[in-house]
Amino acid sequence: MGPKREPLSRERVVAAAMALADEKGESGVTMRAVAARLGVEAMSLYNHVAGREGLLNGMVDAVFAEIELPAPTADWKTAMRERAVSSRAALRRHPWAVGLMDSRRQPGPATLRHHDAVLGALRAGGFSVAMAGHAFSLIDSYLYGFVLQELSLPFNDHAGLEEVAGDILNDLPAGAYPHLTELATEHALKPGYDYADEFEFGLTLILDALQPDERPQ
Amino acid sequence: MGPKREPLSRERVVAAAMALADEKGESGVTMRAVAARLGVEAMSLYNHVAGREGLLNGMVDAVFAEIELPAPTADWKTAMRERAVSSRAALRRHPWAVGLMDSRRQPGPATLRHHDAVLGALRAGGFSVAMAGHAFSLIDSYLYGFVLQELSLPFNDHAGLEEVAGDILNDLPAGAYPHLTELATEHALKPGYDYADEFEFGLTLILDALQPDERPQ
DNA sequence: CACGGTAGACTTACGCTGTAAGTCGCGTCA
DNA sequence: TGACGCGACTTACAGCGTAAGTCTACCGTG
Repeated sequence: MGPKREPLSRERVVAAAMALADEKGESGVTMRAVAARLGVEAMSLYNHVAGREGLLNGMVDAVFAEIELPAPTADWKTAMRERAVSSRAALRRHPWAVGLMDSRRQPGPATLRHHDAVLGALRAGGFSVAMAGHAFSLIDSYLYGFVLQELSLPFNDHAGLEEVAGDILNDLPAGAYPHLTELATEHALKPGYDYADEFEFGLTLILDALQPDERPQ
Repeated sequence: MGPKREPLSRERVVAAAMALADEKGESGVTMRAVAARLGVEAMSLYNHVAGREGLLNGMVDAVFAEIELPAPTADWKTAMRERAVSSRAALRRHPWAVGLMDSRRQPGPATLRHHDAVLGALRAGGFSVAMAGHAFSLIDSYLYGFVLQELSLPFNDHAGLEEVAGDILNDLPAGAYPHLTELATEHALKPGYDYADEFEFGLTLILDALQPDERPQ
């Protein structure tokens, strides 16, 4: 009788959940809310994803799919830099993804493809298997940690930093925490400062300190 | 008439919430559950903490209080290493704390003391204000990122790694993801491997690459 | 073409959650 | 002694994830 509804699918469900998460954060991804966005009831989603957890699995894999794959070039340093920059951008687009990325017991195809390409770029650059593992872990730790901090800071830009830092500094016992005060007033609250710029400093330091093994295995 | 109950206090509430979080994870910290552990009803907690969010504030500050403060010695490298090791231990004791540490709009006294001491140790080691800021951000990014990965991996020890990796590898299309397979079979699944050991590699690399400014300001 | 069986899409209903709003009882001061 | 005020506590509610139950639409068979 009524017009036939566009049927649900895993892709449609995951896409709606991601859009919702981008707008309202991970906690905004309720089965009801996702369903409402698709014009169905909550329980219909369970036919396409394995509960909330399965939905998160799909969302994580979709984030990995957004990260540019490094080519297996000899210039591993550039490949790693670009991969890190692309990952940071994806994680900033989808703040809810940090912390979910490594927790999947059943990684999706995009996740596996991503990890394989990163390792391939390091191997092509002359890293041994073991050293490629070290480098992958180190770079990802820095990447995830930086984005985690960047996203969880209670401000987004210089103006927000000024406001929050000002509030905190005002409430401080005078003279307590001298180094913190020094950093704030003489550095972080100066006009040109942007916390986001710290990313390049650390990434460059790490990439310059990393080296392929002298005798690749 | 009845025996007088030990009155609640912010400290007792926060301690109970931390114990609960350690046992059942952050999501186990429900107002009801915390209250039940203290023998009261949920709403009583609201007299001592500003809702669930205020409770989390107190829990985060308590975690900072558990981290050993670096002494303002000239040996900044040792101080930073020990601070990182102590922080990692605290974050592993309280897995729920990662991701909450930098998000507090109103940092508690232990948090402020901690940050001030870290900056103080770097300044005493010859770092300029700006370089101390860079170093703090870099080390903490690595620290938080490593612990985040370490904790979110879906296994805890070598046996668990073998099981999960085995399951994943079995489900893989043969020949797809060659570098991932290589890393697993030739490195990570070998007897002596433990992901936790990667921490030292990255920390040492970072600390060796960091240097005080040549002309401290 | 008719029809019975069944897989899969969908909804209802339940035991949870965080907390706003309301109630109680004790300590204090006239 | 009495009653007032305020902090400690509970009740009640809207909204959560999902187990269990319902219903629809299709397909193979005669």
